[in-house]
Amino acid sequence: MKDDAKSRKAELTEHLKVSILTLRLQPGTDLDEAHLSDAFGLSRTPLREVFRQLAGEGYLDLRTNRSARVSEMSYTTLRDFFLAAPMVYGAILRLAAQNATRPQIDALKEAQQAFKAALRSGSAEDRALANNRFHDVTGEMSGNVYLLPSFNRLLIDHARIGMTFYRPQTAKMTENLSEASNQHDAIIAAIEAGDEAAAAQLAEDHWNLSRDQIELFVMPDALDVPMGVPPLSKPA
Amino acid sequence: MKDDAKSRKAELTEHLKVSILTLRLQPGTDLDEAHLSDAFGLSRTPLREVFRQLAGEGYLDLRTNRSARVSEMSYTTLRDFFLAAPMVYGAILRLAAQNATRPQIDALKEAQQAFKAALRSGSAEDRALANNRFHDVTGEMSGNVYLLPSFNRLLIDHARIGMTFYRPQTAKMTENLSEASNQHDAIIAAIEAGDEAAAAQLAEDHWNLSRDQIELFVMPDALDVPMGVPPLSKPA
DNA sequence: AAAATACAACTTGTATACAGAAAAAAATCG
DNA sequence: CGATTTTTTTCTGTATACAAGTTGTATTTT
Repeated sequence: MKDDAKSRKAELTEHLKVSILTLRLQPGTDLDEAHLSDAFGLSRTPLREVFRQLAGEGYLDLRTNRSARVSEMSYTTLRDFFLAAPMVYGAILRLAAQNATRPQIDALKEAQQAFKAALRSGSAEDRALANNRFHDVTGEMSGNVYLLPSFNRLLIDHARIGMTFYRPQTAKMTENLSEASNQHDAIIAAIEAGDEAAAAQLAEDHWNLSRDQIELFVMPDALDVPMGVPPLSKPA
Repeated sequence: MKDDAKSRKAELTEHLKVSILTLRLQPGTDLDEAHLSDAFGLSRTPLREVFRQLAGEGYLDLRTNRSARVSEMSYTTLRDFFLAAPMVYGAILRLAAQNATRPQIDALKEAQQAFKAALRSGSAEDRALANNRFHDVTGEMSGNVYLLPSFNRLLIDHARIGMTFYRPQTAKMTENLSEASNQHDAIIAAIEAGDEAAAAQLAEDHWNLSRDQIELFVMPDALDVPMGVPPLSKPA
């Protein structure tokens, strides 16, 4: 095969995405161009193009004359996440119910099968990735080029946040994951029926479940007062 | 000055953005790497990096082994635009009212001054760019990394759609533009007061005005039935 | 001994040269 | 004369070499 370079580029892209989503590459990690180009048999030129692409999608941050860095996740961005996610998720699922095609629905069912398998016998990474894949397909279904950039950006950090609570294995957590799986099934049904109201409601439910999990694990009480902050800072 | 290359890169980026926003480069236009790298004194390597960046932001489409192309605007994307814009604009202005800083408010006032000046004595391009700049600042104010990608994507096509109705000079259109300017002033006031409810309401009003304009000029009646389409296509 | 500066090693950014693919043009065949 | 295949040309993608910038270290100076 002579599309070596092209496939290696795709491999690199996929490798970086997965590594970032699963926190194997933690937020803030510096990426070494020389090392990566060596490891993937690519010269630095195409590698840097991949960097730019991933930066555009929100996986990486680029700083001039400094190494590329896995995008950070601060408490500020977490707050932004909580504000944006419910709205965008709702809109995406509503549109998915409107526009989904047969092959897309099949793809969604496949993704859900993989998710269930990961719940039974997979690692935390497997679960996060399978869940990410499921929601990624709903994004494709919506097909709205204006919403997708934000949706995909949200999915990145949702996977990363999720990794922190896919890890600890308490009984309640397993229960919640099984509930999430049930919601996925309901989402599929709503989309297949073209029932956008149901899809929107399920998006809210699914988000609330996820939100509860996140609050339990990564948020002590810092964001319990999210709305009453002073609106603007006056210097001097 | 020895940051020649860096500044030329920024110049090229800005040139392409402006050209695309003002429709001087029309949707679907092919970009010639050799010509552009020649014109801006850059080699193809940094030029292609700029292409990738702009593609990530939604200005360009990249196809492998084919020239970069100014992103298309079909009637499909127009429909998506109408679905996404009101929601995202509302959220952005609401957040802007919450989070705007003093310097940002000053920047917004400056942008509004420039917009007014463009209304008085500027070209259609000047108006579209000034309006784009105004809303761009509101995006900065919101500071939400998850909403900004979609918001900025919307602003691109909003400017391009706007160019089509900033051109014809009817009396009613001038009136509407002046109304838009008034709304800008009200938006500034709401943001400065930190009144997020007012900001959200103004976003809706401002959008409705813009929507009326757009419908008048570019939409005959194709999108008057936006919600009742068949939800999914079943082959065979 | 601490701080500052100069130097060296390394990393990022750009240019050029080359390889491969698509498009255009020319030639051959029906 | 038209259609199709082959050749040529043009443009995209990649690699390598080089320039510029950054960081760490060592030496010098106070």
